Amino acid sequence: MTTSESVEDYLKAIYQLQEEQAGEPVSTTSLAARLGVASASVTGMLKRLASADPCLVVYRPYAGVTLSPEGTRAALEIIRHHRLIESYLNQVLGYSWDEVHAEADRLEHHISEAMEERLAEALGHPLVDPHGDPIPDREGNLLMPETVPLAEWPVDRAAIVQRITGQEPEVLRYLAVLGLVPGTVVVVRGQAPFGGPVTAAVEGREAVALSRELAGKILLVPAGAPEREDSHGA
Amino acid sequence: MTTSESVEDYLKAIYQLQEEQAGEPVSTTSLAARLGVASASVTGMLKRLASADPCLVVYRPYAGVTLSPEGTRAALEIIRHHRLIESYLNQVLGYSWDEVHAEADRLEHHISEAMEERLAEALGHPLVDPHGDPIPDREGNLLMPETVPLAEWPVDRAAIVQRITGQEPEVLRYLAVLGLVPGTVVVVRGQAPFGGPVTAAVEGREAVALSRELAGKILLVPAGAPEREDSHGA
DNA sequence: ATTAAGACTTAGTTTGTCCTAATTATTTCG
DNA sequence: CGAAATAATTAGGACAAACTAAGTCTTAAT
Repeated sequence: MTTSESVEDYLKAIYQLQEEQAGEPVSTTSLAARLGVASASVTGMLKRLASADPCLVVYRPYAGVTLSPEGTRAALEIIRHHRLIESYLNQVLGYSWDEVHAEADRLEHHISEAMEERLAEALGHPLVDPHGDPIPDREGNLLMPETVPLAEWPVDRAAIVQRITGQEPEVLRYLAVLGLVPGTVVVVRGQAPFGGPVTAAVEGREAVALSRELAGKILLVPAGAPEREDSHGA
Repeated sequence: MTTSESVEDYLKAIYQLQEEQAGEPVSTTSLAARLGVASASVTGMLKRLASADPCLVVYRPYAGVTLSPEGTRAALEIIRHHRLIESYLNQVLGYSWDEVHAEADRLEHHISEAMEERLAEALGHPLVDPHGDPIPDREGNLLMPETVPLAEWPVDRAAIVQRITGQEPEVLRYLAVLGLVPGTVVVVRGQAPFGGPVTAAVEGREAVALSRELAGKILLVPAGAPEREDSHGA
């Protein structure tokens, strides 16, 4: 199996969907949607991945797909590349945090192990990227703190933004304007009923109202937990 | 025409062969050799490039190929990427000058215009890369000083190494050991007859003997010409 | 228990890039 | 000049990765 760019994209997507679904097998359709590809193409690729040597996925027709240990290793390698590149672009080359994803998505497939190592070194072996996503180490271990979405955080208890899920630049730019970036202290003021907006106050600012959907993408840890510092501006 | 990675490689190779041959049309065979591909594949690709819209090359069967203005523009764009990446890896990420080529060869196809600009900025818009190769600006202009190969330089007249052609890491490592890197002052001591070795002295070192072939890859300008400084070590 | 809707797969094509083998064009030299 | 050597092209195919269209499986509602 030539572990091509396409193969790497599939493995990464399967890993991430599996993660979002607590380890459940990933459906053909959700993979197709994630990759922007017809589902027939996904079926074809899954068959190839499953019959590769070494086998990269466990694929049961009509029942979804999961990564094999080999596939997981390969996926984490790509994710490490991606997140190191994001961190480097943000911290050294002055990209804002909404710009890094697209560039990293292309470069992740093309850097050598030597470059991976130099980037990690230049950054002091960071544990998270600019969005708070954990960066696997070379063995594939990653630190995944217990987090709670802002949408479900108890009222009036201080929290620190740990991580933002999703990479849409517009959303990220808006959150940066509000100061809702990893490391910030926030307090939830209240949740309107029937799926209404959540009100939250960022340290030293007016409270703002967030849609439930957006509030679900902001993952929090209790204030007092390990601090983080990053640059998310332009 | 989807200007794919492959197409970019062809255009770059045509540009470089044309340059080495003083603008002569490039033969199918030399292209095939340069790209490590069968000549039948080259013929096929040239036909595609010639009938693309806009046309990228001027191709006359059995008579070779040259770049169209559009093709030249595209080739210089890739070469700019390549040389900026090489410079950045060498000067910022601590690569030695023999390591940069392979990495740049992959990355050149995948960086955005935004990244190109940030690299150029971080480096202070350099005019040459670690091998002394000129870096085109965004409009495709490049500064190409008049150079003479060390093999043909007059005896006992001081010169400055301007540029090293060829990217074989072993050769580059050897030249770095000798101190034969861009910016160094050298004096040619003598040329043995019948294509024998050339003897040259690097400032403050013992004279060394170089094969004609190697001495042909070291391009010189008269001492007193514009200085250059770079880091070529590990 | 049946059936319609939706999810999934199969089959057949397309595009891009490469290959080998066979053929044709050009050049060189006895 | 014509034959041998060299260079280039055509022909025919392979493979990866995508697509569309058509058919099959699953599920869940009646």
